Amino acid sequence: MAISNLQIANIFTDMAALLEIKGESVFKVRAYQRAANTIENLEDSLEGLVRAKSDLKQISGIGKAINDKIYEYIETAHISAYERLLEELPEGVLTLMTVPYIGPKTAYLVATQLGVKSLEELEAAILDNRLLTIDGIGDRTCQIIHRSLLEMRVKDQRTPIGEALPIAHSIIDQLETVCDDIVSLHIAGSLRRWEETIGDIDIIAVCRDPKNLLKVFTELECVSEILVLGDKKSSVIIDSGIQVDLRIADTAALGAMVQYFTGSQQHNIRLRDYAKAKGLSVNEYGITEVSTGIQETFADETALYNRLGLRYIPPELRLGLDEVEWAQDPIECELITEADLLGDLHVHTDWSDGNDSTEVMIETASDLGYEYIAITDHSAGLGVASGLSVDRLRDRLLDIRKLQDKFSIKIFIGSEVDIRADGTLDYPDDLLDELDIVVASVHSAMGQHSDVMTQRLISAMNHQAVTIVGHLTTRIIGQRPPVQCDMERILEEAKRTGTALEINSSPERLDLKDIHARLARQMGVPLVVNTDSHDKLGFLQRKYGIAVARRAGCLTNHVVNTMSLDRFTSYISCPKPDRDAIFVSYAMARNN
DNA sequence: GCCGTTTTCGGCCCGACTGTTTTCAGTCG
Repeated sequence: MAISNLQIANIFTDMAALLEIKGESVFKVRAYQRAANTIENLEDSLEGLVRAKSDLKQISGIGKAINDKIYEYIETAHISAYERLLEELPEGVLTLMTVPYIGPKTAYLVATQLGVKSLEELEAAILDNRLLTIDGIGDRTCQIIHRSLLEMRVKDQRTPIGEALPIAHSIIDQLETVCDDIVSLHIAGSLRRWEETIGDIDIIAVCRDPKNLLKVFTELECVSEILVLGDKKSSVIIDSGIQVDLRIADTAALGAMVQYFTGSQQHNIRLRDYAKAKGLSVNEYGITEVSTGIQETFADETALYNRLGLRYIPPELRLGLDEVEWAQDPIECELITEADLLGDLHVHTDWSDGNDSTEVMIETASDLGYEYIAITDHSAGLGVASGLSVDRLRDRLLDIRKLQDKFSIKIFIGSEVDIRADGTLDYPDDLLDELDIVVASVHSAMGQHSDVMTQRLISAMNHQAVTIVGHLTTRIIGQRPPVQCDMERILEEAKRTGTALEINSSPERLDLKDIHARLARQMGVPLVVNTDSHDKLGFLQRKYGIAVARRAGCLTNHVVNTMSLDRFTSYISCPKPDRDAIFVSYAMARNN
């Protein structure tokens, strides 16, 4: 069984917690946390690196000790130091620490003094008041822990971005309605970094009457519980179970506040570390020259980063990895934006499982300023989605060709063709040849063994007619796990065959995910940002796909559907695999 | 445990809020 980077990252996260409970140096704890963060965001598989006998110490944040532990785990499936820690410390401490407001100290006391090992036992201890016997825990803390525990049962800890973003905008609208003194409101935190799931919603406010705003915030109708109400911040839980934090900032110092609360925490640690080496200290109010104690404030983030000798770092890249080094390079490079997209190559209509007519979908794409669109209804095999039979698709070709006369936007005729369990496609070759665009996707037999699934996807990519592989891992965030496959081999094969890979913008999919898209970009694999729209509102979801591309570090030239119509037409007209040369020359031209 | 424009040793981001308190530890981000 393959060992994933996430498994290893989770062990180091646990080790950090255990070391913290044990009372080890906070710096040692932080070293393990940092290593876990790095590993979680690493594109290459550690298992592959170890099998190739690579020196992991080349990776920033991994030194000799952690290098050796990774080797030990991949070679023996154990880390003895980790197992010793687990034996040394009372059973259940890690479980207890998963409850908000139970940190290492509390977890240790509860486990040792009360013998609590599970969340069920914790609840029992709360209900019969034994928790109150722990030093430092009073009525209020006990209540908050109890609520957190109940909350954990009904809800995953993190909320998909597609749910969180509309909620954040709704809260901002409500605040602007009920409070006249607001100067501006800003989304920060993981939401601004466009993480695929969100821990809590962070909002920063500039307001003429902060005290009143914080009070009004806690009194919004959607607020179900007030966690914190201070002079500078307030935290509440809203009815959907999400925590929302509101922070107050001054206009003149807004840049530092937004920077700080956008995070990530690891990014801020790296940034402050970097600043410190220059004799500067960064906090959420500004930058202080350590030698003089004089603080400068910044109205916007760009000024703050520039003061440190860095380019502006887009929030999507603030992962606590190598972005600070990246920003020292003086050459500006703009990440891709929504406005760069000139076409959408994966769109459904009411001919299959879409809700809007072909005309409406084309009109909407045209209104967005696109130069081209591909209509790609499902193939026959997908019965549940009213996939088109061979005959219906042939009718469809005639139908769409007629429509072209009514629109100036170029309409490509395509299909989202099922990749069958054996890797063959769901339409005969002669019909596929008639299509301009083929998005090949897996919709069935998702539980196949990794080797079988990898071969299945590779077979599809080797088909001359396949333009794009759609939502490659088929995951639904929080609901359906990704298929098992050898991502590196698939990316190599995509490059070799001249097959583009989709970043599916649907917020429940976001597939490819950011780290795979980043690896694809690094390997020179052509990427496409599609919405997979099933109605006209679906096009608006492109912002989520663009966010994934940005998190992957994509510039315009890494994404095929930013090509002009002429160039794109020559791209798809060119037979595979020679087509890749057109993509490469596009990438080079844009880079210059 | 990691790391080096001050360093192979001695540093390591920084602040808000709360509870149970009388000056601060714990937790969070």
